[in-house]
Amino acid sequence: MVIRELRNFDLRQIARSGQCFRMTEVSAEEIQMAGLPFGGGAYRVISGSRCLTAARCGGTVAFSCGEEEFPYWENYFDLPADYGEFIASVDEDDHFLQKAAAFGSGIRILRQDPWEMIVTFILSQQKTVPAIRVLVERLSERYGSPVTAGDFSFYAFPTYRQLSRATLDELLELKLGYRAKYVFQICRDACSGALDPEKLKTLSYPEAMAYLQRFYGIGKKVADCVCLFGLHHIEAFPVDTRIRQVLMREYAIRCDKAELDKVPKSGQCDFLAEKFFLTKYEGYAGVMQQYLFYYEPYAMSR
DNA sequence: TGCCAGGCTTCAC
DNA sequence: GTGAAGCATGGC
Repeated sequence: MVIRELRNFDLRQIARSGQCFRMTEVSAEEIQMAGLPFGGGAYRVISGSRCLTAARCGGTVAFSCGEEEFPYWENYFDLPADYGEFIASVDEDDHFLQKAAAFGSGIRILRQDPWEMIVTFILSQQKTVPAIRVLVERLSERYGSPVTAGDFSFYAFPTYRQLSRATLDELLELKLGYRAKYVFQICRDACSGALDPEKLKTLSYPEAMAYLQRFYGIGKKVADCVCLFGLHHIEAFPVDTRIRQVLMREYAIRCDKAELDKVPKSGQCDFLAEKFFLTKYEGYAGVMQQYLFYYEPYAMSR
């Protein structure tokens, strides 16, 4: 077990932030079985063929791995980065973002596997977060390798070679819907080498965006999510339906109306994102995007 | 029953 | 190049 004192690190917030779909809360029994302190709840994360249980207890977080494996998870959770600095940089006049950043102050931008992010965010189209979890688990159980870690067994997310064994009919049977043909094709592209996740890792953000959008089923939003959550290009600012609602409700009114009216309707969201986030938080707008995404449902329920 | 969800492709204009 | 239609499925 590894114990670290950590600020701006909240497992519950990370699990619910919509960037990872294989992070689940574990019971008090399981926490005890893992030998972790029982304080503020614990979560299990599956990343590739690895699995970790982490629990907060006061100001510290206990990780179920040994010191030799900890560097992997330290990188996964982006622990060396100071998210307090990101939060401190929020425009003091932007009250909505101030509240959002305070509300999600324990969120981290995870460093996840690019291939897993490509497939996961192709699946995410027109789906709720719980529905995405179901599809990711289905693909893993059907095509991924079984792994046993102590008392816990799970299936790793399938590699592109494993997933390429799926026929289009099988993917349809797993209820991927119209996304089935996208997943089917992306597996062929990965096997042929047309899509090379290793090459993708070497590209800059603009290069990665252009590269990803060449593939069937990947548009701007999915490409941005892959960049943000799979390549750690934290300058990426994915605009989905939720972010669109926030921008149009909270930020359009801060614009000079004549200025906004000059922009075609279809481009107004991008205009607002550019004006209030990409320019202001150049190089790390994606962190702010996560605060907005996480806070929005709570803001609306109040 | 109808609407909506971490959208994308296709097609008409 | 722009905008609308069509696409699968599940939850509310």
